[in-house]
Amino acid sequence: MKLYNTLTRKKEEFKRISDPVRMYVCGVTTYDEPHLGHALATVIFELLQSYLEYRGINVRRVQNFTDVDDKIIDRAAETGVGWYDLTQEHVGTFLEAMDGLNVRRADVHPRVTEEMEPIIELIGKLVESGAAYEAGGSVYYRVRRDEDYGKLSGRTIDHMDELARLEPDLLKENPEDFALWKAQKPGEPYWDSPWGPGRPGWHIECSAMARRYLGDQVDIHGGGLDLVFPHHENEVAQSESATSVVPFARYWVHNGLLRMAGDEKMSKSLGNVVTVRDALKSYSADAIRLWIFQSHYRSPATYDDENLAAAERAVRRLRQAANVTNVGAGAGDRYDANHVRQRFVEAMDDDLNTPRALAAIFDLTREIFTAQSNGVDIADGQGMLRELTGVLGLTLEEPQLGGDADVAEVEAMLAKRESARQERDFATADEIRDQLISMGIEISDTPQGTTWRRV
RNA sequence: GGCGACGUAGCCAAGUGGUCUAAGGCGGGGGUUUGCAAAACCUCUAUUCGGCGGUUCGAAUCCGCCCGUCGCCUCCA
Repeated sequence: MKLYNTLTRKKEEFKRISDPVRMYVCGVTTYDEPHLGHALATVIFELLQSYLEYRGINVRRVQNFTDVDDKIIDRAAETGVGWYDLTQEHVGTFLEAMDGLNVRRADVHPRVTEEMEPIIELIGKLVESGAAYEAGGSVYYRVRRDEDYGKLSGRTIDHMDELARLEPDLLKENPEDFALWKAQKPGEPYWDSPWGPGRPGWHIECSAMARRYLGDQVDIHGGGLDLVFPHHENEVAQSESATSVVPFARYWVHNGLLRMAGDEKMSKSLGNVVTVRDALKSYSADAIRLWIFQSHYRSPATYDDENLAAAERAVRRLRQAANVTNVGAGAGDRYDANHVRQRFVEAMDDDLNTPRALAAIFDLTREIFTAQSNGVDIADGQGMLRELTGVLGLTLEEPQLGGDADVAEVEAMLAKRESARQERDFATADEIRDQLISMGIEISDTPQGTTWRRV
């Protein structure tokens, strides 16, 4: 398959360098609930894993939690909650949200606070080799010593200086140097290190965790487009300096960012977020995933209730096709769905072109219904639909939300309605149907009898 | 200011030199089916791809300029 590589700025044929393929995905900073932007990123890399596996390639996926950092400390101070409690709470809200979206867990979800040894060891290596230096109990990375610094993001150091937007820090040799280790400030959490008490800088954690769980080189490194600079650029610098293995990541894959109406990026700092938890109150996991997959992962997506609602309606159609009774079962004619798999694979092989893959799936559903109306056996079509939507992580289960009428009651009402219909008392029949609708039950009369479902 | 992305039907969104008088979804119109619905099926819904030039036998697709929107430039998925 082909994957767009941020490092080379082009689509490249994906060739694994290891088995299983080693994938590292930048996770969240756990100071607040996850929002749909986090969901987008996580779902995309889960999809990449699932699709590679579908193609017979094993994948080991690691996604971290940044559970100690400035924002966590600040938020804890504001709210009076202990920083560690805050952080663990939001590890929990993240995992819950992802469960709600039917995202499979990564193979490893390391947390910075539990990775101090490998982090300190890696910083030590960098200090030893002269790539980094200690100053005032902190450790900084010597950016200027790196001749290829900027290769991922396409930035130059001189330009960074020009802007002088970098925090003046008297301890740094150069303003563009970044912290690997931050000396403890009063009241802040700290760990002991050869340079004194402190905590890791933001970027080093990922280098250390990727190295510990995946080795000195990874096949795929993923994250949001907003992480390219400085986070990933700095990871490249650190990891490659420390291990001399180049490139640190063979394929850099970045997802586009989610925006809000008004076209601004959804972000915690702008306060314009929709949490996953809130979204799941209104929309099914299948609908949210479908909405994500209806645009390409590298394009910016815009949050809009109308689009989510449209996705919810679209997903109902898929569910209907997957779950409809196969009236033509055992008929002489069988619908052959194999051509659809080919279209699906071609689309997905092209840098995970989910919109095109979905086009194939929606064509499949229409063909299933058409075959159904012609009395053709649709078992293979339904199997194919399950197979392909399964790769996309869609369950196609009828939602049990809305209407909590119990089954016996519904069945009793339907029986009453049926006898009214037999007597051609349509007024009564329609009245019962209206009642059911108001209870959140949708019914349909078919030649095989009346069926119902919750909506 | 630097780097980058984007602008396709009412909305969302693929397509990046001929097969495009442009996929798919949502919405809408008409028809079939139904006691009526719902669901489903059939059918119609962009001669046109932000604007203007250019290259080419041929451009939504390449080049130039312009207009508009967004992202990153040490908080960020």
